[in-house]
Amino acid sequence: MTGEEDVVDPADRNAGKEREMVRDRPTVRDVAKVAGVSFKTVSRVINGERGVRPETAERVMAAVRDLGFRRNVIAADFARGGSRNQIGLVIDDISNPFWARLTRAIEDVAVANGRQVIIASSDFEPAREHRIIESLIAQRLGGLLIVPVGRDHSYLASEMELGTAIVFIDRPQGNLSADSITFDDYGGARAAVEHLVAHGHRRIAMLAQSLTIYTMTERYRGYRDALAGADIAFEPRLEAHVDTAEGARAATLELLTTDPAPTALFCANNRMTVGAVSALGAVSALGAAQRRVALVGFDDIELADALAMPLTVVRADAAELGRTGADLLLRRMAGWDAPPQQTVLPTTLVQRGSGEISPG
Amino acid sequence: MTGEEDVVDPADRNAGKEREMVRDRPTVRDVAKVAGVSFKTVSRVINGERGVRPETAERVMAAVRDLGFRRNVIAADFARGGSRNQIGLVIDDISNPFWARLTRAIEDVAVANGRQVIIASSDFEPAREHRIIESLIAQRLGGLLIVPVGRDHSYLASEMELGTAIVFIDRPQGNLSADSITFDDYGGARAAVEHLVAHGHRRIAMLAQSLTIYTMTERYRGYRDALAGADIAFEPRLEAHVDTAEGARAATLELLTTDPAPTALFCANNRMTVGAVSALGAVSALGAAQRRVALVGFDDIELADALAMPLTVVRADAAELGRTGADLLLRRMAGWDAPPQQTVLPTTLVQRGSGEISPG
DNA sequence: CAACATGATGACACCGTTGTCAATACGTCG
DNA sequence: CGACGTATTGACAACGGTGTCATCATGTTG
Repeated sequence: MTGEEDVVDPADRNAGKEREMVRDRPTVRDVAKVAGVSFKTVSRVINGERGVRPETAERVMAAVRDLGFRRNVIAADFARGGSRNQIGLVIDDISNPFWARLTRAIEDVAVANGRQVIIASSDFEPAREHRIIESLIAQRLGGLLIVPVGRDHSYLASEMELGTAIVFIDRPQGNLSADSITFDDYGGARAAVEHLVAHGHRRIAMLAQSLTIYTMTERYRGYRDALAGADIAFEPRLEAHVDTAEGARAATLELLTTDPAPTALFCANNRMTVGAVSALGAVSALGAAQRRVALVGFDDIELADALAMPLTVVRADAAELGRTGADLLLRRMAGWDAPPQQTVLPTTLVQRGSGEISPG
Repeated sequence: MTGEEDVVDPADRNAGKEREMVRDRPTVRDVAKVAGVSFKTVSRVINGERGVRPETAERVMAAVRDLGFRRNVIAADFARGGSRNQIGLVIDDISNPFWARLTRAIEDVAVANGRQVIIASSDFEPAREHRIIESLIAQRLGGLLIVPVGRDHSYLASEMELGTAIVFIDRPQGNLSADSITFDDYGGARAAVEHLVAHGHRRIAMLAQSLTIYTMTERYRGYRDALAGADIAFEPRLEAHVDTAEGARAATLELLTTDPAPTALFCANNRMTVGAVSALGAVSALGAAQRRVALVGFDDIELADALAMPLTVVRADAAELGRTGADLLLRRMAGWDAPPQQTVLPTTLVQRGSGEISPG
């Protein structure tokens, strides 16, 4: 009995037990029978279509209540050829507060219009993004909001022709004619670094994620141009590229050991800022000397004003981006067919102290 | 021509243009025709079912590629009686970092199992929660993870009997036999307040959201019992209930004016903590006297160690809650039918400084 | 070699709505 | 009073897959 009498993959063994979808819910036909009308009339009532006598509608409603009927949305969407009421949202990572705020703003707009939001995190991986988008498209949903990672979205062209509304947010699409809404990344970054220059800094380090990401290249351009505009020679050693806040923390500690050390730091997004702030806090715990590194971050963060060193940032309003994007998407879904638009939202420099520290 | 020749609601005017779902996508039948097989065989191939000769499968795959066929998930879900691959998540507010982290953990588990996540924020409103859940149920999706707000979920009983898996997380359901996973809110809160007591505090204020929320009543119980255990008379004036971080900020400033002022503050969740920290920061900017209010918060927050006063917190691991909940839900969806379980996850006191300040 | 298990494929019903069009009843108008 | 628009209702065909069962070819076994 210890032989291999029944060699099955444990997953398969479970497969048979897979909870199957039960079918005994009341349908429009059941309701119709109780109400003494045709099922089409029931369909009219539950969809609020006009052309049903009030007393008939009342009878139907009563039957709906009695039976506990719930409209089968999947069947309805199927009959209509797609889901009007779901919009897909592809972002880098929902646990990043910036995207969380954006998501909430989008959800608010969606809910106000009777829609639901399906979210998916791409984790900066073009392959994963592609998989996610394919999967969302297969859902035949009404619209898609995408924070793109990949460089080629031409595979979406046919889908858009078939009527799927797609709006790219925060970063522009690649190889595709579509709407996009972005921030003035270049301008914001340049203003941030020029602000540091204006306070006398000439050794300004930059912390960024990989330059394969559009926003990063733009902010990097802003950084380089601000330096060049002040006749400051660019120093590769003052530039670090990491993926996570934890990485940024380590990179900051590393940067501070270069000789001569940078007197200021520009962080290209909120992950970089969190890592840098955390590192500077640790340093200041050791000796107060290096605490006086000036810091400007891109993206605002919560409690920026309660930090040991209140944080100066370039604020990019995630909620506004979300609202604007969702509004545009809904307008497209409603059939608006003007040529694709490229909208650029402004950023604001918020001075709180960390960016106004002088060198030395 | 200025007459009212055409009085229509602008919304209606647009309605006619509503982008209709286009139907000219290739279907299994189109693929079948090209590949010279029956549409059922195509269905077999795209679902990876066994029992198709490799060369036949190859012909089908080629046709799929040529035509750009994409499986219509809505039709498939419909035929099967429901969606296996979407799970619904109902939380208070996705923009709260705690829920954002939870969501990410859930998404990771979902994606690893080929599922998508639909999120919806209840905003602490039972009515909105009910609407959202009804709407998710209508989608006939495979499972539901709910952070409940309402006190009565008996309306879900019939749904669960029909096979929808439901797991309640962070807070228990009301009037319904179902799985729940919560934190040890009482124990965590009690430990936090006892920690303050141990450092000599006797005037300990509490900042919480409305006690209609389960976690708040539990943490409040912990607070009261910790006080009682130390023979400290409860003072209603040291208790404040607000909804938002902004409200918590104002309430903290208010609390500090009571005479005698509290020497310590327990914040019942991350929103309260953010508000309090922000307020204490402002106070310390004025005069350093009141800065020495001890503070322990429930829930960890980002950069807690980089604050002007590094924050002591009761950590409740949102990611663990999410993973545990999603795992359980998937097991239920797979047909596991053990009796409902009430799981309680532990919390940890993380000492960083703000909770170890002595009074006076 | 007959009987039979197995593998590959096809025919066809079915899921629960929506959309289209026909049928019927009713009121109005010439 | 008959023709005709209008309001109400019903009959029925989609929609694009999945599931069930039948069919046929191909070994396989005693």
